[in-house]
Amino acid sequence: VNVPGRKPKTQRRRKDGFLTTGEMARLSKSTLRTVRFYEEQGLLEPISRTVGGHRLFREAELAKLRLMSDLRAAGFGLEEVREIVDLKRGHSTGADAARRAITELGKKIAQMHERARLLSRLAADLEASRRQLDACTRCEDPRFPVNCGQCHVMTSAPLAKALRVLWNTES
Amino acid sequence: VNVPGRKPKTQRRRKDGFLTTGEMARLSKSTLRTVRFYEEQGLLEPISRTVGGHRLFREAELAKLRLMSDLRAAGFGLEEVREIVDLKRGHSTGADAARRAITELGKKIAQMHERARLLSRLAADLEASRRQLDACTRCEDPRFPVNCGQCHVMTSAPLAKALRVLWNTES
DNA sequence: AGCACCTTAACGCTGCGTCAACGTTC
DNA sequence: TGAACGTTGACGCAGCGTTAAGGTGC
Repeated sequence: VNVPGRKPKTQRRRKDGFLTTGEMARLSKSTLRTVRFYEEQGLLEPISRTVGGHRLFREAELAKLRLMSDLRAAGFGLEEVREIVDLKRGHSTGADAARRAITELGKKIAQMHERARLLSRLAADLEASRRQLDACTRCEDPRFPVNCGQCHVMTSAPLAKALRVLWNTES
Repeated sequence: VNVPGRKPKTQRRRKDGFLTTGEMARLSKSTLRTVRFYEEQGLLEPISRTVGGHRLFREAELAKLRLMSDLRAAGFGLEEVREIVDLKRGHSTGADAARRAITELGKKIAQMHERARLLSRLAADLEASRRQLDACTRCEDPRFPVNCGQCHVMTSAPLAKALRVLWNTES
């Protein structure tokens, strides 16, 4: 029996080794809703159900869910995720499948690099903005915020692009 | 008069220097719908309208829209975007505003670095998967796809995590 | 005059979040 | 037995995409 008021330190695993919906959610940092939704969409499949109707998943499905969550977080839509996890399907030979998968993965990887470049460029610009804002922590001009555009901080040469938007305005 | 069948090489700019909705969209790589939606949400504001009702924006609004588009592409929701572009507002002194902006920007930048790390880890794993799949382009095993899990390619030590999901399955 | 461009209004879609009401597990 | 956990609907929401029907700019 569970002792109330005392949480189990180790997650109790089922004796059959299968995972419940909640375990899938926790171990993949997603949610019950997402697991069920992905099943609805045919992206996950429980190996069976308990007599009471609870879903039971194999470990392989957890790995799949983790990959899919990462792909979603990386900015791919569910259809693209589906294409990726289905890459092996629909080919008669392994060599064919591998060749197709290699080219498709190449495209996705390229998209990720593009996104990473955008991200780091933006991050760099925001960091520059942040640094340049340091001068403003000593601002004593009572005409704030309307006159920031005339202030020497905002007019001295290479102003970060974001800062122009964030600070160099009348309002 | 415009000569039909011949597109203008240089974008015609209005004599007053203002930008139409379409120009805003094109120059920010977004869409008409997005510009209008952002106006509805109070994120953009046309300086005026033509007598016929067409919106006219200043260049500063274009810069703002570009920043907002980048922030959206970087994974921030519209509310977070709004917080960022409104950082200057609601403070009585410039020094106050700058200090708050510095700490808030710090948080956003940290989130971006986190996302970038996730992205590059996933990209690296997909690249490893892609490389390891090269061996499979020479696969001649007729038991594909059901027996990939027993193949030496999939059992030889450090298999990329994604590849385990993509290939190491029965179906 | 004619064509590219713009307008509002309205509905559609994705990817879940969030109840409610109720059943299961151990 | 009771606390934790799971089930199926059903509706809600963000952030636009996408027509439709029509007016504007030059």
